[in-house]
Amino acid sequence: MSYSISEAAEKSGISAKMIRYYEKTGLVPPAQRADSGYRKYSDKAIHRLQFVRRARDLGFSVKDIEELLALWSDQNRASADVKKLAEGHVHALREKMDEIQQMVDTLQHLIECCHGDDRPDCPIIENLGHPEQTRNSTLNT
Amino acid sequence: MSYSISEAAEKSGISAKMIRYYEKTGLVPPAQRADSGYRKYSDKAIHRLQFVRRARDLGFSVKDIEELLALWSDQNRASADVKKLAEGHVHALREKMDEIQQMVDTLQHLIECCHGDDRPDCPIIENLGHPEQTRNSTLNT
DNA sequence: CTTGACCTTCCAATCGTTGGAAGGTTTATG
DNA sequence: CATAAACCTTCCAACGATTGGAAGGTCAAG
Repeated sequence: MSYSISEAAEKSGISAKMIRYYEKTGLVPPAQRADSGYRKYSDKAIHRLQFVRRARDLGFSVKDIEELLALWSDQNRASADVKKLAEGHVHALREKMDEIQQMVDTLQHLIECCHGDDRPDCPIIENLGHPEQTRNSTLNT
Repeated sequence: MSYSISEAAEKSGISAKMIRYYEKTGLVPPAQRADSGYRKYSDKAIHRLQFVRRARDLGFSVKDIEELLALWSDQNRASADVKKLAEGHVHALREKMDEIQQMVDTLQHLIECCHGDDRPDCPIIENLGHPEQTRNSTLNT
């Protein structure tokens, strides 16, 4: 059996647009073609797309996925290689999380300081203008 | 006093490239020009850039920053407006964090399951190929 | 006067994804 | 059979924020 690109899209969860893009950039090999020129996808090809999809869901970059695909099809890979790649990715994700967490902490503090009514004085805006200054001012009405 | 673009860059923490870009896209008003055609920045203009920088550090999009700048220069703004904007942003940040957290959790689990030696069997790769299946396999050596 | 450090504009690339236009194919229906 | 809808193809552009480079003008010190 073989499937059209839209069927492959549905089965893999990757849009047809992106499947073509991945093909063009070499992440997946060129699809077979029907006489009409339409792309055809085997179960194996679709499986590969599903792998890609899953890896993207886990936040791997396309570059990482290239490596993962190579490891996937390498029967003799060392699991240590995969693990190292995954650990590097987790590390990067954790760093991004920490960054965001810091932003959230700062903003949450400012939000709590802001009475949020129709008066103009606002610690949030003040902090943006003068970062050092504004620290805490929950105490006035 | 007035400053060159590289001085403004240094004082604001925004690269000269980005200052020009922000000007082109209208986030900051066109800088004054010297006879030579060089951009000149007043203290006020630099202050504005610092505001932008601070907002970007807190993860606000350029679009958000436009609004923040408008609120900043509006003496009659309601603090509620600023607060609402900030809350929306925090909400978006939290969602992004949750996404990443999920990725980290899944990956961390897989990493712990992977013995990470020179043998080929690797739960991480297996999970990418067959998401449902691989769940836990810490028990074999 | 030359050199080097600045400045200018313009155009391209990044990353992953989406959108559209212009045109060919297949399928179903009148 | 004709036609319309639903596909498919390629190509080109945009998003958002940032960086890079090329080609050329200006300024300051030596």
